[in-house]
Amino acid sequence: MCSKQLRGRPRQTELDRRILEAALHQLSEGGYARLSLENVATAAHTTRATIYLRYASKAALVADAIIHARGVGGLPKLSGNLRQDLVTQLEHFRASMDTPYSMAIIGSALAEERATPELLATLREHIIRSRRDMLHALLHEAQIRNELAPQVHIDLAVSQLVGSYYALAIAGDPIPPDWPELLVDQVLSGLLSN
Amino acid sequence: MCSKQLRGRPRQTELDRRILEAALHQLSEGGYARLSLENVATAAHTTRATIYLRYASKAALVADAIIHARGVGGLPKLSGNLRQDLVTQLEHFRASMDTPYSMAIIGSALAEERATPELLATLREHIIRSRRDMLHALLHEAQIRNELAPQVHIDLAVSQLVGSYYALAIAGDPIPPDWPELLVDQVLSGLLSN
Amino acid sequence: MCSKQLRGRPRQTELDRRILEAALHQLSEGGYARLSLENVATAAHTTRATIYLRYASKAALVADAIIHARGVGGLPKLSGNLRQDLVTQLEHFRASMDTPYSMAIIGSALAEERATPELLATLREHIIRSRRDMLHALLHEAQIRNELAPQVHIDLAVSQLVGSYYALAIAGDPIPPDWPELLVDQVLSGLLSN
Amino acid sequence: MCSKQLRGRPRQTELDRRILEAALHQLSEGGYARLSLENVATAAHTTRATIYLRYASKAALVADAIIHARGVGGLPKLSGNLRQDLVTQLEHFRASMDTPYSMAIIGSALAEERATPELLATLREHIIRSRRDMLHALLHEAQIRNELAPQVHIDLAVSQLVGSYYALAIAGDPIPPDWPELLVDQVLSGLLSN
DNA sequence: TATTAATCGAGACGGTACGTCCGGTCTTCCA
DNA sequence: TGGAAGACCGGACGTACCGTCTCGATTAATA
Repeated sequence: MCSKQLRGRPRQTELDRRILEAALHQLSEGGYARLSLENVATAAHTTRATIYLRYASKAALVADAIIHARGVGGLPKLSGNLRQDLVTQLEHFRASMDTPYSMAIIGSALAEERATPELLATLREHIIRSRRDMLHALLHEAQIRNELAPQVHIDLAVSQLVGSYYALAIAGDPIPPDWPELLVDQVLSGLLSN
Repeated sequence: MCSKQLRGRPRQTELDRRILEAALHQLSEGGYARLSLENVATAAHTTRATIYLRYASKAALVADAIIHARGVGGLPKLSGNLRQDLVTQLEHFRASMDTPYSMAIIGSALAEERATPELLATLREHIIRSRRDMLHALLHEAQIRNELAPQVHIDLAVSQLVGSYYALAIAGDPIPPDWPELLVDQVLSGLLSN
Repeated sequence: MCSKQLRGRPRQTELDRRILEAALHQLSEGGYARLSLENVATAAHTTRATIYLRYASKAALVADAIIHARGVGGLPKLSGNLRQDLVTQLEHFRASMDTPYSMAIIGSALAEERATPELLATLREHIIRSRRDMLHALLHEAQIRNELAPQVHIDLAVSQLVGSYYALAIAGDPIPPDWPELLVDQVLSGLLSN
Repeated sequence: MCSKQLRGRPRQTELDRRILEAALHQLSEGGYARLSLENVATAAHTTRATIYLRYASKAALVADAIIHARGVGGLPKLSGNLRQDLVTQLEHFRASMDTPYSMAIIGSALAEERATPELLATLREHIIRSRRDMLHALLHEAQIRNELAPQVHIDLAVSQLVGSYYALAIAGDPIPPDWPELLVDQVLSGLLSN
């Protein structure tokens, strides 16, 4: 049991931290493509070879850096009120996306999908899906409580909510301060008059 | 006016075409990062230096290739019926996004935003905005006709429609065949029961 | 007869001059290798293509430029006195070699011998041989007049005189102001005591 | 002291050798200008980048290759007899210059003097000066022994001996098989009758 | 006078090479 | 064994030339 890594010199956990931090910083400055292991290593006061002791590839490092970045923020508390909880979730989502490199990282993952699918996979598994599942659960429970129409396609509803941010960001449109409230109202009520 | 390019040997327009085609093909195979000018040049039966006569950088080439790619498809006809026209637009949008490299290209543009903002700018100007404006116009006219509630935030509505695709694609969820119809119904009607 | 170049627009002889001048200037700045037709063309307010109307290659241009450069200086008068005439010749030789690019040009010709033998051939034919022949004639006549020992190898004697300059220049040694006199005396008298 | 190169993976000395050998071979085939790092790298079974780890530029590589080339040949033994030792030295000099690329390399160094003075400096320091100093010493000792006239300018005498080769080579004249003997006799005895 | 043949400017084009940068792997010593 | 240092291979980038080419505009002699 726990046979791994008992012999030899133990890893410096502080070095782990420095590497991830340096990677995140580089990521925020120029995205995945501009991030170079050389620069990360220099910034972390170590060498490329040492990074490769920890990560199999640039993509793996970045993936771990992303997980590390999100590990900090806890999830918001829920109230039981659908509208309120949706707004809270979207506010949280928005806060995590408004960091300078979020869209760049997601973009890198999409761009590198063929070459290094791990990046996108990691992102989905640790970041995107958890948010989606949270919203999904909120809506699912509301549907059970009959607050939502029975024919509502919940996955699609989630994509409306989250996707709105993506669409605005991709188009370069400003995202209004009260975006969560506006969006939740509009998604719930629909566009049609009456 | 049109003072440019009257002197000197004229460009071989067929070479323009070959370069752009090769670039698009490379783009579809491995995304922006994997695209190399060397390979593009070889595939276009020319040399890197000749490509640099046309484009100042890899990013500029790719940006132009993207414009070129979309130039082919015409826009769909409209019927005047809101639901029908929204579905038609989304079907068209979906068709253009389901090409193998679309999300990768958008991702590359997002990833490279700091390093080479032209790429994202070009994409927005020529691809993303035109679609957004079309949907915006559709909804705006419907609002004037009182088909939509007066308080509807049209930009946000557009982001719900288009963003749904982005969100599903980013999450890796399959996009159902009747996505346009399902989505339009749900966006127009809202999620709430009654 | 004189069938060449009667029809069509005549060449601008002033352009010939500008090209050669520009070539010589570039040659003096950085030698053959650093001389680029692009820069020569620009400096002569013309284009590479126009230069190629006159010269088949970079080497041919440079060869002509060299001939042009030497065309200016006339040959020195002779007095009939061997020692005096040798000194005069060497002074003239030295003056023509002390221009900043002379050794560089000869070096270029040697360096490029395999690739473009015309350069070295032209140099030999127009510059080097004429000087050699002049010295050869001087010594030959002196030998007939019995001023020189009958067993003297005249070609070798010429090589001692001219070669002294080359050897000093190649070694980077300073060439003394009275080099011609010192050398002629030493070559004529020999090194041995008595 | 010797603080250099104790850490890190040591250089493959055999690769050093392969690179220098490839460079010398390329040099002999086409001179400095035709030598390309790409071809050197290929011939040495390595890459340009690896060559640049060792040498800052093409010129630096070639300079080192030249030093390496001469390192092989030892210097000839001396007898104490002036005429004999001069002949021996010149035979050795001639042998080293009759390799196919010697004049081309010296020519390249002269041609590149402005652009890359290291090349000529290296050549002088390692090749040319050592020969010159050897001859200088020979003549100097002879002068002390009163074999040479006291007014003899020794540097000039060396330049007569060595320069003769340069002059013949530059003029394209054939160098007679008994050039060392002929030249030494003529330099020592002078040209004048009696 | 209209034609013809060349020059000239401008710039495209295929090549070849340069020097730099980076990713991943490796080899060596030191702790 | 971990870690620092750095060599090594492979591949791409952007730049600089070379020599050729294709245009259009110009400039004389000629038919």
